[in-house]
Amino acid sequence: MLLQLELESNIPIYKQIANQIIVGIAKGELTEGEELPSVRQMASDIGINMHTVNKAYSNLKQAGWVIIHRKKGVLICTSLKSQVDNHFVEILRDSLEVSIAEAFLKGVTKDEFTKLIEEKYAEYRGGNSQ
Amino acid sequence: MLLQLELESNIPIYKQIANQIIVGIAKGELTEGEELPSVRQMASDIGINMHTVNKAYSNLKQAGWVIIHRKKGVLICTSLKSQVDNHFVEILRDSLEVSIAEAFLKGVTKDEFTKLIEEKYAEYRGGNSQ
Amino acid sequence: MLLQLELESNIPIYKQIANQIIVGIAKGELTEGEELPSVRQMASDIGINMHTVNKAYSNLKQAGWVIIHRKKGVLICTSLKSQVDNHFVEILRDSLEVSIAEAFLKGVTKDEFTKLIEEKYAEYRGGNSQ
Amino acid sequence: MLLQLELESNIPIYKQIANQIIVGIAKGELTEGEELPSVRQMASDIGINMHTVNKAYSNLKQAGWVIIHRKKGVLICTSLKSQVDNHFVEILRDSLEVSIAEAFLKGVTKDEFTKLIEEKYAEYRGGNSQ
DNA sequence: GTGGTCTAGACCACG
DNA sequence: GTGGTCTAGACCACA
Repeated sequence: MLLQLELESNIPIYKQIANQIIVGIAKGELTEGEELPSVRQMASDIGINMHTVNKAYSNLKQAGWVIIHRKKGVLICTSLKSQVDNHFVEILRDSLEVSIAEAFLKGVTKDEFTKLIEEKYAEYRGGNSQ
Repeated sequence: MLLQLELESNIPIYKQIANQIIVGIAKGELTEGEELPSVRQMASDIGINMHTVNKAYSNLKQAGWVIIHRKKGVLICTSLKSQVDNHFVEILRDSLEVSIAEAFLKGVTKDEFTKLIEEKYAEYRGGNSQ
Repeated sequence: MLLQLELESNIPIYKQIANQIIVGIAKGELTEGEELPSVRQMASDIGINMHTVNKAYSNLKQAGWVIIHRKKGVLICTSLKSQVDNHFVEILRDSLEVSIAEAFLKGVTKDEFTKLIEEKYAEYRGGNSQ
Repeated sequence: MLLQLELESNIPIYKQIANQIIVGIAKGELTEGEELPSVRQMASDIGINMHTVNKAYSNLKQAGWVIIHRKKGVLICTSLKSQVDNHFVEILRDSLEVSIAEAFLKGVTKDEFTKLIEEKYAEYRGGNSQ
């Protein structure tokens, strides 16, 4: 699992880290119980501030993607997926609204769009046994 | 066209405005050549500062969604959008990556996801003659 | 001499009018002593405010491209061209500086650039006996 | 790199800043990756408001002349500029039309004009390895 | 009246 | 410390 940060992106670094870890879980590159590098370790690895890594981990913990164990460190936690509430779908729908609108207006067809979704799902299902 | 802003959101107000206008165009609520309220008008309507609205309009103008007409003010501009370059699809793919990963992990099935897309496309195509 | 205004341009209308008249003179479409439509006439012709046309004419007069005659109206005046002072070349150089820099950086070659100049000069010399 | 602003000019300050930075890049005074002063720094240096500098930087970022690096601040970005599309040449042609017409009418010869271009190109190529 | 620009002061997220 | 955002009040060019 190698993080690829874009320091010139408008996405904050801490969020890039968190995002890539989530995608890593989906792809199956990070599995249940797997240990993430310590805050210090990752910070020095990728040459950024400790606070930034810490914020990424805190967010991931808050969202339930990792648990922070006093002794074992930061562990991947994928077992919370059973909370498929409608609430999440609503949030998802809202968060995608503008992207879909823009895609529609730019001339991206529905089929192109769904094909994109399917490709990602295939990518994720390939690595994970869902 | 009524704007619904969340002043407490972590999404900047100017972006909420721009987003809702884009969605409004997609839904067909805002049509080619339609006139938007002046920056001062909209600002006073929704109780925010003029410059915030101005920033939203400037961004929309920059992205080609509106034009500034010297006699009529700010007008919706939907033409010339069919520049479906692969570049845009790439950006779209990247911007959706995390959302799709999260949805996948939360247990949202591919069919549920594509159904969501189809609903939005139906909503947009319904109001617009694309 | 037909004016083509772009109401959506970021160039003020009065300046578009003045610019097109100057180009018209250079192309030979407007010749020494030729009469321009009255302020009222042009304003109603192109559907804009009288003040706007008035401002265009005033600017042209100020720059010496027209003279405003009490009885004959607004007349083209090309005879002032003998003031080829270095001052003008300096102003020209400054006004072009950014355009040339951008063109250079965008990869426009010197030959492409000078070819563009030559084409325009040919266009102007063709209609005018300079 | 010293900025020379004319606060009395009809050219907005933020545009003067942006223009001089572009010219600075062309001249080779500003090179790839070079760091620009922070908005507050430059603002206090030249005695203007922070937001004016910010607008200049934002425009430059939008146009791709600089990037905002999350650790290093605002950096000059000269790569990826060789997108010599015909579109740009068209815009250039239009933006020069009036200047060329005026120069022609003022008696500036084609050779004088192209000499001016060549001088600028030499100035730019001298500092930059294009 | 419009949008465009500038100033000033403030808070926040980020690193 | 940085850039990003928001507010507030002002002047100007334009139409």
